[in-house]
Amino acid sequence: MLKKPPGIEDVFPDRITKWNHILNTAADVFSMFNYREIIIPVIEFTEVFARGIGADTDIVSKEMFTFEDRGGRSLTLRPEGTASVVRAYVENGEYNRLSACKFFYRGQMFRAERPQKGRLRQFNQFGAEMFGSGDSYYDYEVILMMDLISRKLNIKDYTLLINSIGCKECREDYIQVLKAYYKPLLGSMCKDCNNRFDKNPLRLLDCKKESCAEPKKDAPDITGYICDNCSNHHYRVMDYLQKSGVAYTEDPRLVRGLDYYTKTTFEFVTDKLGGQNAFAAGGRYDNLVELFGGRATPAVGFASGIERLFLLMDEEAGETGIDYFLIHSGSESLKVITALIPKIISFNLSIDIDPEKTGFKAQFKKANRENAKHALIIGDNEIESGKFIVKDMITGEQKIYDLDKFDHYLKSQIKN
RNA sequence: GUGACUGUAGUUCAAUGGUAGAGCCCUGGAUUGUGGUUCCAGUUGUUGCGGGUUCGAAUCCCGUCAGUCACCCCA
Repeated sequence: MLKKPPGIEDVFPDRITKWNHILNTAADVFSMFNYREIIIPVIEFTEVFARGIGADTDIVSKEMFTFEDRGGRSLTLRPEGTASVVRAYVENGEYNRLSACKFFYRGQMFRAERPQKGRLRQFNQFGAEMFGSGDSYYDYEVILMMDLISRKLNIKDYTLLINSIGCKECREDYIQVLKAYYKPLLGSMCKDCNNRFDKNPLRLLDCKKESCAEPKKDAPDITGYICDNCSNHHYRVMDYLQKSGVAYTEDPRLVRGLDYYTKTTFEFVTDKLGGQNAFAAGGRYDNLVELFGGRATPAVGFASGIERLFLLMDEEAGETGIDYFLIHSGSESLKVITALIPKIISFNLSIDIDPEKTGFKAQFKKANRENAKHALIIGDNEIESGKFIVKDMITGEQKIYDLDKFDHYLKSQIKN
């Protein structure tokens, strides 16, 4: 039997209703805030991610599906959306002249990690990005959108964590302070943290190991070290959130694994995803557009994992069934009833039929299984008498009509 | 990449080293043209794969593949 590669899922029809509900809810909220959809490629030149996300990040250094095209150029299946949207924005000369240019996207992402609960190699995200304004309002706006989406999806018991990791300048100052603090403690800390010390000192704050808990406890918080500009921005965002009733928790230890963030970072977390905890995350990235060769353009955005939202949502009621299951008694009646199908469909009514079964019992069984609202019966007896029968599959009630008034019957159904 | 656990019917799971089973699903039947509930009957297997131990392996051992969960990290 042929199998799918590890960490890749098929989404069968029984999950599609819930799946589309997530996608539609997100798209609705985005459009309420004037974010418009952009369809970005699944494949980019590897450079887009290497430069955008950061060559030293885990995503780029060990989690990308990368291959060469026939010309020997390195291509990569996108591991996230932001880098592609930025590339598209910079590359397009029309959109990058707009202020507060808003996009949203949705689609598959790929990361070559070991699959586990809430983590797949091919997974789906939706996300929103705003380009062209450094105003704290927009940080608030994207957070508000994700909060609204979470509420509309009826997700319970989540926490919004928020932090500011400062701008390029003040973050550097803080990193020096942090390294000075940690340096004498490195001996008692884990191997990973010793690596982080040089590669990405901010992540020292993120270690969950017991050996590092003690030194971490008294580490200086970034909040006291960021510049006035960043600090004001940070408090402004929190003020907006508070005044509009969006609950949040300030977490000065929240750092993110992607290099491009500046100032605001945030995560929507829950303890119901096993080893994972975030179902949405994002932040501001004021330097990324410039890094991609565009004019200096501040930006902010976020992304959310659809499979993770799916796991957090309650089971939804099953799909709604078809309108009519057509029941026949073999060859001749099958001809008659088949000829009516285009007519029924033209009234926007959905149908199904089993041409191979001729027994009524089996056909009714199938009608029931397909959740049909009605059964339309035209068998040999009906053809002989010029009638057709409609059975209401919920009440069990059955009515007989004249076959030459079939159109009239359909019209009367539409009015209901 | 590292680790732990699990692989038996379509599915969920049984089976002291001794003839591979049950529920659900599916198919058929219970006044032959009427579903759901009920009752009866029936189909379904290279026990993931390959070796080894044994008179005998689903069961024990080794390898391999797959899945799940966790770590790292992330949505």
